Amino acid sequence: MTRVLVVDDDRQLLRALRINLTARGYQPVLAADGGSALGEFSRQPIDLVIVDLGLPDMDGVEVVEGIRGWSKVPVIVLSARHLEQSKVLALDAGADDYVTKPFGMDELLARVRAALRRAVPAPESPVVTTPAFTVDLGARLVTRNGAQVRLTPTEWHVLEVLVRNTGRLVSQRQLLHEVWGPRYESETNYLRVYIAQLRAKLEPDPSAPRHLLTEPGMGYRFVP
Amino acid sequence: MTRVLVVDDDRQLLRALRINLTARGYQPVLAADGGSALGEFSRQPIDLVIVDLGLPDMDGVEVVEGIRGWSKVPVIVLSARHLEQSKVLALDAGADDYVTKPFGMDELLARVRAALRRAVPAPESPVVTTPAFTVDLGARLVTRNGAQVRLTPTEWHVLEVLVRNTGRLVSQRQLLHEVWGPRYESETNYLRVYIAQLRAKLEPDPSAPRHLLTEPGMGYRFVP
DNA sequence: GGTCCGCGTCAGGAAAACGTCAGGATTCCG
DNA sequence: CGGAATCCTGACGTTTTCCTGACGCGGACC
Repeated sequence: MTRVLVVDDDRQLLRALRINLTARGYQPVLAADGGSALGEFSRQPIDLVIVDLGLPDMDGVEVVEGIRGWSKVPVIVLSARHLEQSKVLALDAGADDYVTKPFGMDELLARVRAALRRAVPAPESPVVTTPAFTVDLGARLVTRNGAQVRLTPTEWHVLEVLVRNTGRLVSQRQLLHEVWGPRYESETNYLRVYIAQLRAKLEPDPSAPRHLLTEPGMGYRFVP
Repeated sequence: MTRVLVVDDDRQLLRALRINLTARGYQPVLAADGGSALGEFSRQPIDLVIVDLGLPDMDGVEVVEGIRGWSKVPVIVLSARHLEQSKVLALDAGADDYVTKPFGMDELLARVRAALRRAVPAPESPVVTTPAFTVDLGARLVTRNGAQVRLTPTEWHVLEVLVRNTGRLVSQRQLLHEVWGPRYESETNYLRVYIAQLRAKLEPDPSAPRHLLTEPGMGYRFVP
């Protein structure tokens, strides 16, 4: 089912969107502030985000930037402001669409449909297959020998970065930045631990990896 | 250059868009009605379409449908109408975005950037090919006979500097500066060792190099 | 013909990077 | 409040890489 994350501090609007989204077959995930929104987003796969620019703890643009940092999920921005500048900022931050309050529910739902329709072909091949295992980037699912493999959030995050750069070398710094944050530069022991765990769960022979390769001194590389 | 097809019957608006798009580095292609728009679209490759819903010869939604029939190019719809229903129709017809007149040029350009960013997900990395091997600078990948060649960080660094200066002579000093640092001037034995290792891994006949050439007394040169 | 200089080759030890493991801290959830 | 899952951290042995010196070869020059 398509999961839609709705971020707004207006309880009444949240309730209205929950009802309408549920009626159209979506699964709404609700958050009242930016912090819990980013938490929900990292916790479960989200297919689309609707975010209000006016939030109690942070600006909605920051939420957009926080999401765009590691995902290409479509984002629709809501705002009561009529200032054109805020539209530009939000769109340049990575938002896909912009709706000014007050808006009609039909229009918002149409924009939701449009955004989801665009998003489907966007990941050109959301499923990456190797002889040993399969990674479904959209569903955040890894299967091996037909059985689902259970990954922790950090393990998945590391694997996701590598798979999104299939065949390309990913430097330790890039991995640390994308998974742990920009303040991490030299904690390469983190990588060693999690790469080892991924190999233990995915590689046929973890001591002789065939898909999660180490390039000593440079980084790691995923090859199908 | 990115080609943007603009379809509108308002000469003044067409002129404004032509100027602004040109200023931002796009190549505008102008059409005043739906028929000539579809003609231009079939005549040359178009990267993005901006179409007004109010056209003299046909409805803009028909233009969108006509384009969507055989292309996935991003489409932004313009309209002076405030009717919500028309937005729904246009978006469901396949439009990617919708802007209501009057609009600010900054907002429209921001939406253009957003649409193009969505449409171009995979920037290709520069690849240099020789009869013996290929170097993918973006992926940090070297292939020979279809198999990946493993390079150490220093080997890769030396090769990268040479390949980025394909055909040009790179002095020993420049190589030492770029790979080992500005304090290295005369340690040419480093170069001899690593050039030899690169030849052993890449050249068909390492004793008679064809791509990593020595210029005695000067430096080294890479030729495809 | 002899000498000198630059280049290619090889091998071995020092240093850095990596894989592995286990224990403790933290968070999450009932 | 307790248990489980996850994350972080440090230590140790192993692998890889880097530097270094020695030697041979060939051309330039005297």
